[in-house]
Amino acid sequence: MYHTELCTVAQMDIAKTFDCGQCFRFNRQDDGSYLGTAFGRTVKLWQENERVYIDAPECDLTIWHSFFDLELDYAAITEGFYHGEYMEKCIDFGRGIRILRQDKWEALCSFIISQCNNIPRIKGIVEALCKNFGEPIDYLGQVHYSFPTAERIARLDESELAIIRSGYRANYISCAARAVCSGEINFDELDIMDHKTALKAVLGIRGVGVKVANCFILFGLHKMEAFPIDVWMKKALKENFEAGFDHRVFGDYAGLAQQYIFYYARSGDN
DNA sequence: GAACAGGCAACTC
DNA sequence: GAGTTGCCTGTT
Repeated sequence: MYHTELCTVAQMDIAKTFDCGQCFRFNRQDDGSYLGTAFGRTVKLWQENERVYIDAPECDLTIWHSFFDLELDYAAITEGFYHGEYMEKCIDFGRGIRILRQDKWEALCSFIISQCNNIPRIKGIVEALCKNFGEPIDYLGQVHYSFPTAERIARLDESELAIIRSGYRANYISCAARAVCSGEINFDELDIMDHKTALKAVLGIRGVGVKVANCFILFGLHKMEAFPIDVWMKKALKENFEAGFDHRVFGDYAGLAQQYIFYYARSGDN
């Protein structure tokens, strides 16, 4: 076990970051730590003495710094948000959340799966996908699985996805994998596009609408102005902002404001 | 058993 | 372009 210091708890709250609905492969353990897999690596994170530690070698820290977006000063960004009383509450409640820089294919595929599903089921389907088509990873004598590559999924016959019980989404997963492999969707190109252009490109994938596209753009492409609106967000915006409110007032980091609002709305503490 | 779920595509007007 | 409907599956 490594005991590598990653950041301070002021920079990142691991529980909020993993449980705010942006990722599906990190799970809380009985001791309060989180165990999960990303980029083909299974890791454990925990908080201790105001610090966040990760069971990963020093040489992997670059990967995790990027994954947890630790170079960005969230406190400074938050200052730029519109500070009504409600927004203050959301920011205060969500302080410590970090918008992850997830693997792009994993994010795209996961949010396609998320449509019309709740978190436990999304997690179940994603795990089944990894178990059946990912590569095994040994972690402390336990077997975990990497997220399968788009190539692996694209090669499958769509009927082979039935085992993950994703229902009508199987066709969408298959189509997305093939779009990525054929070059019809090129992540490097999406990276350098502005939000609007990237959105238009991603909407060309069958099974990807505005909501899923914005989740992918925010959590996969890390374009922070993306502002996904699902049923929870719709309700929160309607109840707490004037009619005709335009989220663009949150500026270039609107996606972070969205995550604070979403997390607060989901908490039921309002 | 019926209704519904963190959404989308296809079809209607 | 706004509104409706079916969709796999699992849960209530």
